Amino acid sequence: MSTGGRKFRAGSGEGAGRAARIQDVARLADVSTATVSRVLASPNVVSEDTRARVLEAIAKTGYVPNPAARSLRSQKTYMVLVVLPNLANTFFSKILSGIEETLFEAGYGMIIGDLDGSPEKEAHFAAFTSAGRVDGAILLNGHLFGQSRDAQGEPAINIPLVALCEAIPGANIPQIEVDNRAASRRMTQYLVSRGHRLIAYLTGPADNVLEKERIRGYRDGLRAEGLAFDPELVIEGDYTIKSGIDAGRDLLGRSRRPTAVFCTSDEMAIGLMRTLHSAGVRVPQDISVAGFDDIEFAAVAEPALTTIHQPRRELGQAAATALVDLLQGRSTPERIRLKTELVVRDSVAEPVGT
Amino acid sequence: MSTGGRKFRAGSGEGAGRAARIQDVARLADVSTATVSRVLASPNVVSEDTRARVLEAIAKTGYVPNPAARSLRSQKTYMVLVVLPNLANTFFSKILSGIEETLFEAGYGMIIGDLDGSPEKEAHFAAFTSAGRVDGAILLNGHLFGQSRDAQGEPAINIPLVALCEAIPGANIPQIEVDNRAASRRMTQYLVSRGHRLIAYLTGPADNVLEKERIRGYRDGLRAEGLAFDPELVIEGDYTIKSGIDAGRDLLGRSRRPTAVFCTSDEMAIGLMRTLHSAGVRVPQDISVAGFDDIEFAAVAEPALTTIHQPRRELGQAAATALVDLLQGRSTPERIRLKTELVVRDSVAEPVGT
DNA sequence: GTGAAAGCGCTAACAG
DNA sequence: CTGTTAGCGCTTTCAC
Repeated sequence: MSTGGRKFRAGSGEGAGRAARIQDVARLADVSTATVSRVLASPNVVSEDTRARVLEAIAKTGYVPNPAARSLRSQKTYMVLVVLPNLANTFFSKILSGIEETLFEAGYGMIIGDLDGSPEKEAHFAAFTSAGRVDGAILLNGHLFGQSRDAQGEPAINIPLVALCEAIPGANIPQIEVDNRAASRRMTQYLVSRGHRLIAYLTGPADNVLEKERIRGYRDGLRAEGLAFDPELVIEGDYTIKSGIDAGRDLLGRSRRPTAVFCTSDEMAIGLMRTLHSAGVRVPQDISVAGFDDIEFAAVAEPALTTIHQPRRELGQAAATALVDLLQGRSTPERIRLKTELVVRDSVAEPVGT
Repeated sequence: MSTGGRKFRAGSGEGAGRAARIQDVARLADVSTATVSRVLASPNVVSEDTRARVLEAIAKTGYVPNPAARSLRSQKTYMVLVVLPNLANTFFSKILSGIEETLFEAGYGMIIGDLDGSPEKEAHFAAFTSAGRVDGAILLNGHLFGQSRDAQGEPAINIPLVALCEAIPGANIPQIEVDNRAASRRMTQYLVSRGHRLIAYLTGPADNVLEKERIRGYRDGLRAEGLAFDPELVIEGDYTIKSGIDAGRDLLGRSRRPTAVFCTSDEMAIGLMRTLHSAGVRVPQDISVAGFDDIEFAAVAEPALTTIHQPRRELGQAAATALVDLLQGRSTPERIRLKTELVVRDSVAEPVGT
């Protein structure tokens, strides 16, 4: 079946079988198309009663400007591209929601580009962007498109860009993030304050920029508390539940078992706890577990997860606001840091024998 | 700071300070603009060596067609709008990922419209759609835009539409969904087969179309097993973790407590289990809990959740495929039903005293 | 304060 | 197989 056969009819049921154009409005209001355009773009420059007449005609015809024509003429699309590494990751949904909300208010639409680990898709979105299909982009993926640069060493993309969550090293664009290093240090020190001395650290993907900040914070915390950094205690993960499960197995196989594990995502922490429980190891009685992000499920995990709260919606909003400022010729800070919060729940306790 | 001041340079570093247009390519290849256009749209209609010359010129200039111009002329945008009730809901992320993937392969971009309970936003996206900014739309929100209809009773939107997950009553558009009723019935009967007689049912939002199917399935299952439907055992929720928590409190306050609770979302089931545990009620020893959806966290919940698996990525893919078929003039089935799976894990057991 | 006119960059008839 | 021509619907000088 096809739904393509319907006749188009203007919104309020008047007019013939096609969308109203600026001409139709102009004719009805007895003005030129230029005036109609003005009423929409800069109402104050049109006399009051002309404006009223035009507005009435617009309502009557159900006129909606054709965006392609407008865009062709004005070289603006009122669209923003949001590039992210993995749409399926639940961590992003609230951030996206914050972005969408803010963009919407500013009159911009949001196009999503899911990289999904495919260089081909990345190239596509780079082309997409340089083809002028969007006015700006928010990058959550930690690097610039294809890093293609022209002879002058300037990126070929010449629209405003904003980096969100993952800083882009060497890129001269505004960055919105949380202080990963400080947050990570804070959690590490909290763990020590609860009596832990052997604290394992479950990382995100090795090449991840923000991960480097976090592990630095972990080392900061250790050092501040007079503890040595032990590479043996660092387990590599990738933020997913599955890598938490795997890390649990790794841990269970060890003879010298840490008393606490600091996971840099809640997903990993939850997966880890699961493996531990299945093996009869209790959290937090036998081993403490801490997370990072404070996703919705952290509070209802069993036990409720002690973690670092990231203001995800606010991060999205801040990035969108920064981009809109840029798009409208305003300036925006080079770096915006949002505050994290240590959320103490039940997954961390004193180690046995303390 | 502003990043707007960069000069634009064509991809490969050649040419002056502006993007190449079709004219530039035509001149360089010594053909007309029409031929360049043909090389891009229907290469086989152009002679081999002209094509080669044009392709070379395209590469040399770094030409990328201007989408606004193309769109204005051809009345196509190669964009699809995806409307959903709540972007922040993690249930949607994998579906979106499936949609994006399929759309991308077909050469379409994905614009996200998050309704977020706002009628104003809904109106916006309706206008957006009728303004021709997208070629088609996938609706996950269970109803048509603003249900504005013109004099003839036809919807004002005349582009292909596809309904995903939530059927749209009375709408004559293809529908992609799972068999909610059968799945719900199956779970109910499974619960009965494990010895349960008093099975509570935790619903989604009351006005939700798909919810009506599910509760029907629950009643089917009860009836098939010779059990009476008891409205007292129906608790109203809204798919969120929070409503699961609330339902738990409700249940704890009851004197006649059911031995099992069938929740129509995993989020609610997880929230519910949390409340139960906090009150010292064990799952599944004291009460069994079943979910719906099989989100990632279901498998690592404590206890691991028995639930109905929905093929979320496949749902997204199927909807996108159906829409693309429509957009390209092919036909598509009126209704596509994807199979669900009963996933037995640890949250359901025999009731005590059986 | 308003109108006329010139395109924005592309595609699709229509000729040849 | 290829070129010429005429717009798609809008915004924006430039006159008045």
